[in-house]
Amino acid sequence: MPEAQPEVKKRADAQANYARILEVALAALTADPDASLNSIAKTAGVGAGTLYRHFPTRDHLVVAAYRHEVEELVDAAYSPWIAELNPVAALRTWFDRMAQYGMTKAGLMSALDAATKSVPFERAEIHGLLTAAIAHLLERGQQAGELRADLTAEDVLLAVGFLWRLDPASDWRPQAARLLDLVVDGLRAQ
Amino acid sequence: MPEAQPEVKKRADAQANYARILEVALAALTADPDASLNSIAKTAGVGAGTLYRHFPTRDHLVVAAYRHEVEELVDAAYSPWIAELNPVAALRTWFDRMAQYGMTKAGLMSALDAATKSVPFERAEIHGLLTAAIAHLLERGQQAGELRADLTAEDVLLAVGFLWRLDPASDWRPQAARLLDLVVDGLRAQ
DNA sequence: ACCTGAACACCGTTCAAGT
DNA sequence: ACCTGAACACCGTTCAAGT
Repeated sequence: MPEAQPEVKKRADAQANYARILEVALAALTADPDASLNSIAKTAGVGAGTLYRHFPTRDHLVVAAYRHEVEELVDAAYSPWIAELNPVAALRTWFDRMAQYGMTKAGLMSALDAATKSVPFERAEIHGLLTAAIAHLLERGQQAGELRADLTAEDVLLAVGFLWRLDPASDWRPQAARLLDLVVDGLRAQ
Repeated sequence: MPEAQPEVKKRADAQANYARILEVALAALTADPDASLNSIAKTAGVGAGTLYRHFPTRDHLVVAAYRHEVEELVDAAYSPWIAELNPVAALRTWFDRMAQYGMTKAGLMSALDAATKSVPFERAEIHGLLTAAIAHLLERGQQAGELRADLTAEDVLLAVGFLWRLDPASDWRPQAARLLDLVVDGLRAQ
């Protein structure tokens, strides 16, 4: 159950800028995942240097902008209404939620996409959050003997990576359902 | 069984430039999938405009540069030694080959990656080639009653998309094997 | 017909100068 | 401490001028 680390005290204007950049970045990246950092800085009314001071790389900004969404998704894996479901249904339901998030936030898809690659530093944060959530759901099913024990959370994250390669403009739901059925079925013991 | 379309007669220097750009692009993109077009033009000894005359977009160049590799992969799907295998083994063996290609050519991975997204124009070409090859292997198994009939070639392409999100620097083979087992198992009838 | 390469608008990133 | 915004090196792309 990941928790936001205690914020270091910053000067008031720095805090306000940080918040404003994040707010603008979320909107801009949702509209266009390739939005330029300069344009985000300009829209936020700060100098380019200020953006770089707070977010040394593009990844830092993307990760921070979608932290909320990712945390919501991750928290859902530990929620009581997920715990009530049997392990297989819990996993499947959580993946459905994952698809929803990915399809409504274009920029979030980039972040999740990067999360399936094993790259250093910031991207690893989302990767870690997601694999921890998957591991939690996976272990429940493995202990109950309902899910295969020879697959890791990383394996599963890769296997459902198709979720953010679907076309949001298309009728993606039936395709997502077919493929999730295939994967979740493959995760069953025996 | 896709075939290269008959080349339109071009001036000799244009043909030579075309070939040289492609040669340089293959090497450059393999080394770094984000290699700049200007740097490729410079290395090829042509002006930037010449590169754009032959390849109006980056996608055109990437697709053309890896045409050979993709065609080799696609042709393998129709090869006699694949035809000798039972349908499930044929599919699995072909996916193994796909992983090999993806892991040794960084730029090819970008092209394949784009191929799983339904984007217009040039990228659709690789998508079409790959889905045709998959459809061929799929239909053999479906007619033999060994593979599920409710999945399309597009579904399968998405399902194995993890192959080009593996980390070439890591020990990816066991992970690819685990996940391919999972998918191919899910494709089996019943 | 085709090529060159300077030019344009833009990008990410840095850093002196300000408060 | 933190911010600004001009500056730098680079990118993709265009297009007048050449052959």
